[in-house]
Amino acid sequence: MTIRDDRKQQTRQTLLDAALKLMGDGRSFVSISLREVTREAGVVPTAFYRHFKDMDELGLALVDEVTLSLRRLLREERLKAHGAGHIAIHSSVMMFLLYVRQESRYFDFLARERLSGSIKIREAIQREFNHLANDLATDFRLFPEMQNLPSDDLNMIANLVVNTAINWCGEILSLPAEQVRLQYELSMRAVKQLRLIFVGATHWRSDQEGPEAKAG
Amino acid sequence: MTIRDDRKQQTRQTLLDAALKLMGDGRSFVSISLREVTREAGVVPTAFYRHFKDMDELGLALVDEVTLSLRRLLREERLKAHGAGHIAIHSSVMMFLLYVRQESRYFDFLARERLSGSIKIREAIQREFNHLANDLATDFRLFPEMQNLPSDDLNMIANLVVNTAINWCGEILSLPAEQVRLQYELSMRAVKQLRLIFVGATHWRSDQEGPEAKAG
DNA sequence: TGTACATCAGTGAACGCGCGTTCACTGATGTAC
DNA sequence: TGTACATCAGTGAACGCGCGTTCACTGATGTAC
Repeated sequence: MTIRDDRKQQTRQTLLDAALKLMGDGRSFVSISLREVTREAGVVPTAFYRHFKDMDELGLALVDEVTLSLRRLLREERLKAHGAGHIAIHSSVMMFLLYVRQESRYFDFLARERLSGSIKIREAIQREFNHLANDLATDFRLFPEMQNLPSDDLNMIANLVVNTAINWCGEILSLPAEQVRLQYELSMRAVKQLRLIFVGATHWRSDQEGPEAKAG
Repeated sequence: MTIRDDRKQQTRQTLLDAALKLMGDGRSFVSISLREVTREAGVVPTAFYRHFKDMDELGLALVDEVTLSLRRLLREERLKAHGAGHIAIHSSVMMFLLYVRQESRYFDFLARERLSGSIKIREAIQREFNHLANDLATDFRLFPEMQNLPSDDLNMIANLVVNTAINWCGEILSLPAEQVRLQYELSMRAVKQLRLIFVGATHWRSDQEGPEAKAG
């Protein structure tokens, strides 16, 4: 790596950071202009083209950066769970949501652009989430209550968990930073929701017709 | 209602429809310009101001229109469920997803702008979803298995159901219209997910510490 | 090691374009008598 | 009912602005000898 390459990487990173920062006030990626990014990054607009073909390419690079960081976190958690021999739902959820707030720019980006980014960006994020769900389904096999379920059902449950977690992100990030109380309540609700899903999974029989919830 | 008022309402509706149509190809609301809307609607840009202060106001009007239609659907379903004395999960989910595809512009708008619209639009949509969750929590009281749960827990479960349903919308609308097979599989998964949540709810005890899922 | 040339990240001027918004207007519709 | 004036939804020209992109450039860094 030469000095020149080094500096180029730095500028590239500055551009990525600038884009994330501009999204900080609730703006979506598509509403941010190339010139804004370069202005925030402190370079001239034309310098942008030394690093990305257009904003879409920068967006895809953001997806890469963000999901890489997410994978790292989840790998650590996975190792912890394997070591302990079980998933501590309460502490896992709390830890996850703490991390979400810490790296709020990352998760804001993922939660928001998952549905509303350009097609390429949406696909990239969806691919990543499907990947996460697959990993999770595999992890489920470690639990005696679930290991006999067909993999179809494991995937269905994993998908439910991942989507639910993304919703937590969207909700917790829309709370003002100083509303600690509300954040706490939302966290408690999240813990309960994951627990409820696990209760459901424990009692799940894939061939069942019901329950049709009956009114009294 | 005079002729003039009538025609004004028509133009207003044309503007709303035009905005929704422009979002049809996966574009987000914020990326659509006032001039595009008027062009699509067949009026001159300045005519816009006879109806809305700016695009944000048009967006809020869209939220109103879309959620009104959603409420109507859910009211019908609710009446059906009360009449039958139970919720038929399978047919409810299938019916819902069919409706989602039918009115895909509406649900696309809701699912997408829920997190990425302007702050006002996001708040309006979130308020609506909270309202739906509250209604749902009330409905839960009709079920013997759930009617003794504290309302906190009912709300927690209702929130999980509503968020899960929104995720279905996002996923099913990102599938190409001709991929009937994938749509069907996604619907089946949705039915299972709602069933799993109901299984969880049926076995839910709000004071429980567990389950901590144990690895084998 | 020192020199002479090549590379290339970042610069700065310039462009054409679509944008939101203003303004004075037109002519069909509404209202008062 | 007919007339004379008021209202106001939609028009069309004009504006200044930020945008993405092009181009020729500069000067620090890299490379070959």
